Amino acid sequence: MVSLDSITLDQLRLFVAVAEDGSFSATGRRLNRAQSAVSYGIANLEKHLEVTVFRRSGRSPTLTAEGKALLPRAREVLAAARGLGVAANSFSEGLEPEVIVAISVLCPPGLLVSLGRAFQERFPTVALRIRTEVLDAVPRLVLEGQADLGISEPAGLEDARLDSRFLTSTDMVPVVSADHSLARTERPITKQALKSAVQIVIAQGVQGADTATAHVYSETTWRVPDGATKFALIRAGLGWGFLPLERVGPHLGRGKVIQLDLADRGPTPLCVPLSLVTRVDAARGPAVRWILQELGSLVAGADVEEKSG
Amino acid sequence: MVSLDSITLDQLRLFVAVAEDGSFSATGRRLNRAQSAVSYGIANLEKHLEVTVFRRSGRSPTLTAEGKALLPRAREVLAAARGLGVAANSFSEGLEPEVIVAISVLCPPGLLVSLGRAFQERFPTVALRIRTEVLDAVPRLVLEGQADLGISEPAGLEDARLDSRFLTSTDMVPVVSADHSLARTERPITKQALKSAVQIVIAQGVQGADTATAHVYSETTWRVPDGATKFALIRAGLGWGFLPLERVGPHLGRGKVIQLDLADRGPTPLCVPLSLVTRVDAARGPAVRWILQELGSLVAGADVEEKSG
DNA sequence: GATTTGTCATCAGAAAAACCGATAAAATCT
DNA sequence: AGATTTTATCGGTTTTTCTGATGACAAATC
Repeated sequence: MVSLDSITLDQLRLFVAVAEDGSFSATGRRLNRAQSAVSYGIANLEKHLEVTVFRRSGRSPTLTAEGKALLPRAREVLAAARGLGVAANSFSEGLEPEVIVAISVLCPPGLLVSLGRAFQERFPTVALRIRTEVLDAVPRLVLEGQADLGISEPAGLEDARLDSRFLTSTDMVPVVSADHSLARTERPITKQALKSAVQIVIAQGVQGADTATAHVYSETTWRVPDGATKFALIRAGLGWGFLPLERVGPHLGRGKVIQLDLADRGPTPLCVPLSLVTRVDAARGPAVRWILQELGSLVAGADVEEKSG
Repeated sequence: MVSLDSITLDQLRLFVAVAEDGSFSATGRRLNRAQSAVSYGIANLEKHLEVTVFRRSGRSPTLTAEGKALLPRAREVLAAARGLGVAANSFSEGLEPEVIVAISVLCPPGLLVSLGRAFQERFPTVALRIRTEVLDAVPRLVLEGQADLGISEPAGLEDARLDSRFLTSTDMVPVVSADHSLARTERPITKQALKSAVQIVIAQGVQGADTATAHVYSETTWRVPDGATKFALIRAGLGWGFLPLERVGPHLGRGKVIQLDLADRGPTPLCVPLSLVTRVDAARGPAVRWILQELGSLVAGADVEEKSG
């Protein structure tokens, strides 16, 4: 039985080096080792593998059929080891192994896509974890150190240990399905009319009670965990709710979903500012610093586009 | 800089083992090594990687964020090494690293597909090389040891060092494009009429002159390297030639390609027997033995299917 | 055909490493 | 608080690896 446990990365490196050089001595010279060391290493590899990988008849060693078949596998092992080394090296230089970003459910997904794409290219070894949260849950996670940075609604940003700066804003519009009774009532819709309707609200937390909510007008609320579910329920005519304009925009024109015209309220749609929030005292690694900078320029770029387009 | 060259497969094994056990001592016990050896190994890994992978505060070591990120990469390296070990083990037990099969161009491709599929599943580490050859080139390759076994036409099987047994047979039919002048001449077509036409013949070898040919009736022949080219030329109306019935069968009914009715010849279509040929004195590894057996049963199965269907 | 050159295997000794057992400090459990 | 378990560390031993020298062998050169 092949004793896989005794083979060494160094032996595999020797193996591919000799296969490339076609000579034990040449490899020894190249790697600054005695020829006997190379010979010894290859012999050990062959002993543990129980396979002769080089044919020694003749001046220079040539790969046997087995060696030829084993060579790409050895390269594979070394490539994996190299990957490990690259990651370890970047970590040793202070790069974070993981960045956790807490984002508000209101955050436009397009921004995340652009960010994620650029991030993956720039930091291939860093895992990016994105948590979507509601309201003040985002600053709380940042405060507790459970997230490295957040994209947050205004709620909960007052803490002195938090550093926040305006990033962008989303328009939230109240919508219902065209089948819903609210769609047939006269406009503008009063608070009274809303009270008896079912409002779909995003709320996380196990019981739903522990999460704060804002802009709740109806007495009966259904709490769903994410925006996709909320949209689905609203589209199915089970209730009304606020949704990002970016999300419902394409659907508004088609007649299936319509925008509500609320009375007793300020401007419609509701414009919610989103801020980039970090802890003032947190040690920021390169990846977090890069994200902070990149998010700024991404939004600036989008603004320019909007203005020029 | 991380000294990737000094890390060891054994250290990586230790790393994942400790990560799984959650304890240096437990890993030591499991792997029959002193606890100090495990501690030493992990310390060395961390030294070379320049990354702390375990947090030692507390009773049992826990993975750091870096360790958590590095763990799957370590597993990847070990998996690749295991793959190498499995391949080496099979080779050390006599399995061939590569099997070369020389097949006649007349060999039905369906047979190869079935064989290849089963072979890949049974011998995932064995490379299969298939060479298609004409006439007596197949037995010659087997004789010269350049192929482990062959599927050959009758030509060249007379050598005493070759062992051949009947496998199956293909029907070869003479065909031309419907646009070709031969398609418009009266049937049956005489040898005289064929003489002036262009016959498409498969012939390998650099000059074409060194390859033997059989069933050549025309004075002008075009030599092409493979069946696909031959079929393409015939379909384009550039000449006539023999093609396996299996290949042209579906095309015969559509009117684009028609079968020739040759006079002065035996039965049409021409039935060519294909034999399995090996060297009597060659050392047959497990993979070759398996192919020999499998080919027999594949053909038997096909026969049964034909008879029952 | 003899010589030269270059290559690999092997050996002894030296150097490095890995390992064990014991011990001490620290954390957890009872 | 005491018992237990766990990890880090140290000295000594064993194992592995490396070097440099030597001899055998093949290819190239004369």
